[in-house]
Amino acid sequence: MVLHSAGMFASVTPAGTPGLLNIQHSTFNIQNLKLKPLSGDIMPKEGITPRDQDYSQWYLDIVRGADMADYAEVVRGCIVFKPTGYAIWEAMQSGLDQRIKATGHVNAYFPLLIPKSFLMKEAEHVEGFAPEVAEVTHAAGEELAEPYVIRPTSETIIGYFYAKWVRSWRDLPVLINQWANVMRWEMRTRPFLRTAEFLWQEGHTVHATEADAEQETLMILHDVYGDFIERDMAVPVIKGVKSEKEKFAGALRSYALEAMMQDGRALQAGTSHNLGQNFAKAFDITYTDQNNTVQHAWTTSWGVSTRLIGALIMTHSDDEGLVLPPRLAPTQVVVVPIYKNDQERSTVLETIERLTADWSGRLRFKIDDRDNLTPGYKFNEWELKGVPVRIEVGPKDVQKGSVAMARRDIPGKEGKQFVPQAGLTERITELLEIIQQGLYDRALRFREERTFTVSSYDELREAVEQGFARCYWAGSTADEKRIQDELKATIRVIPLEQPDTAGCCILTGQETTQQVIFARAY
RNA sequence: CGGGGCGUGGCGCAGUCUGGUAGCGCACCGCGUUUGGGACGCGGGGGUCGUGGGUUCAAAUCCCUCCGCCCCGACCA
Repeated sequence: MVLHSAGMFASVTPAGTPGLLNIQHSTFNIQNLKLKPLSGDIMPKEGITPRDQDYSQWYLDIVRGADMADYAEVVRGCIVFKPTGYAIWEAMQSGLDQRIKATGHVNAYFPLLIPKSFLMKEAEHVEGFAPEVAEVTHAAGEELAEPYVIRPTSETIIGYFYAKWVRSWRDLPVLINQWANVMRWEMRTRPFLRTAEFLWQEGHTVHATEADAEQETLMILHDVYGDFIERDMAVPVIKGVKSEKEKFAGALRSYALEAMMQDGRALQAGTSHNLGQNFAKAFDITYTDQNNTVQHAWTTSWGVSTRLIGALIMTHSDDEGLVLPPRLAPTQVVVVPIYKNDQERSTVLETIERLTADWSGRLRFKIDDRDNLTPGYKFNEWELKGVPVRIEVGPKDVQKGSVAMARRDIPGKEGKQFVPQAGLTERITELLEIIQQGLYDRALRFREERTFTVSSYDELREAVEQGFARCYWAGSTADEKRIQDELKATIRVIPLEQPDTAGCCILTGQETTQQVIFARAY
């Protein structure tokens, strides 16, 4: 798929011709086909492949259609974050940064380049990351004595400095976060979900005891990530522990938040790792305790990335385009004026001026007064871009003291109503809250409908075709690998919430109290 | 790394089989009419056909080389 401008018909499905799909590479000429309205007022979006036809293509169409990103083309596997996409990341950064600081952390910044030897110091870590690092071998025309790697993550270089900075128990804990870019030379990339270079935050902390490190890891999981993703992104998550097979390379234990996408696959939305003393030992991060004994410290690391943008798209959006939750939407309300002549134009714009007078600081809004486009065109464009609420003001509204108010989460006539101009600001504010909550509820309902408790291998096989499978598990890493080979599903998470009763492992039949979630993952 | 596809104005494509004046739609520019769910008319501008080599009177088209990008799979946030 090549990104193309929004006006194109390339992979569109003409209404009522389901047989002629995926025309992108076919010679069938659809350029002269006029799209017909489906029912009443909603048209199939040009250039958006319906979800049930090709979910993966739909995702790429949304990214392009909403103008969030462009392929970097000249740099393999990278994307350009266009202003619309970057604005969403900025909103995410703001929500996360607030929470990170509210829980006692501070921001700092470490180098992009890491001496290659650093990566080699922690055995599991090397094995995990070596295959996907990019190296810098030359600079200023000279070959370097020791190559650098472009950070795939910063545990090693930060560990080096922490070893220098930490001397006493009084220096602990160290609670630092970094906003940065990292690079992992992945085989297969997709905009936001997996790109060779991505943006993220990575927290790196040092503690005196195992209990302190564990508490930090869990606090990030709940109070920072869980709170942000569920409240601001309106994406419900299952929190839990990663299996041995899925944990971070070099961690003692990894916690994760898993979300379900609209095709039933799991997406890891964030991770929080208790690194034990592994990195402290590899980098010699030690402190002298109250009894004058030198101890290895305990460290943690945790991160979320621009992948969250992918999660946001795949949780809420529909065949009409992007759907953004109001709290993260860079533009929450768009106002579209409607008029036939200059005289109407000026009265309509005056009305809009008056209506929006008290919006600054309360609502993030845009007035779309472009003169060369029809209202219908604008409606479609803002729908595609996911703006939560649209206000239309025309000559009739000026007369009647009304406006048309349309909500993005319910596309078409059904979500549009005429409301009085009086009290509009409060009404919109209220509606934004309703939409925010509605998106969360809808996503949660979807996940629950697609989560199956299974007790046999056959049921497991069927369940992972649809969504999440919850089952008892006492198998080994090898067993998990076998299931991955056979069903393409892995243990996404061992939920924190576990049943009181025991049951039989789905594979070995052994009795256990541990339940896990199996799913296919992004 | 395996499988597939594609490189031709900004975007999407046709033209390649069968060599002979580079074309279409959208976008863009100008003027006019339009504007409550993707407007229309008229007039314009814009392309060393991915790279390098070869064959030929003549190459987007035939032959060889290289490069890049996208999609699907195994690996991964």
